[in-house]
Amino acid sequence: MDAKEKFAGYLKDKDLRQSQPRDIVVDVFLRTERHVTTQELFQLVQKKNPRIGYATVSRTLKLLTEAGLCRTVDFADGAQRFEHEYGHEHHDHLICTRCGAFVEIYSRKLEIIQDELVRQHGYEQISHKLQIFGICPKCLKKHKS
Amino acid sequence: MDAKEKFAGYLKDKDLRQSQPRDIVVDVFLRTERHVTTQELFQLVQKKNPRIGYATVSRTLKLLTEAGLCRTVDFADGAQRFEHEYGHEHHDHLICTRCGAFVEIYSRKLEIIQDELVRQHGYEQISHKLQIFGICPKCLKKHKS
DNA sequence: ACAGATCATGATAATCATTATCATTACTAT
DNA sequence: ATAGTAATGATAATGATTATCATGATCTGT
Ligand SMILES: [Mn+2]
Ligand SMILES: [Mn+2]
Ligand SMILES: [Zn+2]
Ligand SMILES: [Zn+2]
Repeated sequence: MDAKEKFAGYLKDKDLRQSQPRDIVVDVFLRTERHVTTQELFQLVQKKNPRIGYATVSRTLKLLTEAGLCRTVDFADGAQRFEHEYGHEHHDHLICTRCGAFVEIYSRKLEIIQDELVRQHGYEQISHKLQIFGICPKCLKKHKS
Repeated sequence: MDAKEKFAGYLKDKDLRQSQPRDIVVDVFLRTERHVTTQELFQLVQKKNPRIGYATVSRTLKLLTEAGLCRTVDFADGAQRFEHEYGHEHHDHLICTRCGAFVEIYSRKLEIIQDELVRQHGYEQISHKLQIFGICPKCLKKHKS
């Protein structure tokens, strides 16, 4: 099942309608691999169809998140960002505080330790977000010269 | 060196002045162990001295952060929160998405793995934030009944 | 002690992201 | 077709954060 089918299934499940504006927003979102803000996605959508409003983009991003196609990430730059979730391995982010460059990181060990911590406290895990902030190699070079 | 001395040292170092409003904000912040928003701290400060404005609270929180007395945490509830940093062991948070209850978590192993990941990518680490979201034991009970 | 110079303050406004409202339009089912 | 319901997009409301600026406080060098 591809991402679009999954979204269609979600809409049907919730008795929501599949509409042209929604299709376009979903399409544009799935076509970019960037970690977009609502504002950024809105601008991309506008290129396809300038009639589509900001509210629809925002609402559709919420639907995408609920449908499990999308998750929010926080780069500490003031706005929520959205990235693909479905069909992508879980990962976290290592972000340069100077230029914003980031890399996606993953460690199986790290995930296991987290699960243990959650269990120890009697919680039931839903999700987690790890952001590591630092200076990227490029910015380190610049600074040293 | 206690927290207030450290802050005084920071002010001196940056050629900033020690003022009565700043002292009060710092004092109130240090006296609460809660993870406060600017708004919440402002309300606490108002009880001590209603003349102090929101802007001063906000600015002082920024200074406290730069001075290493305070760090921001994100509980995904729309506002920045501030907690003590100086004299406190580093920790992350496990947050209940239903009632907001949270516990502070720490794992030496987890920290080491993070350090490794950062090094592997040639970054220089500044800080990190891990938020785990889940359902707390209390909310789990309620839901099952 | 005095006179700039500089900094801090607090009221207010500006900015920005997110969310709510609501009249209009589009779709669905009978 | 018709009535009922959902979706849309323009706009406004909300809330957090940041910027502005006139005023007051503090410092520095004389
Ligand atoms: Mn990513
Ligand atoms: Mn804490
Ligand atoms: Zn960088
Ligand atoms: Zn709970």
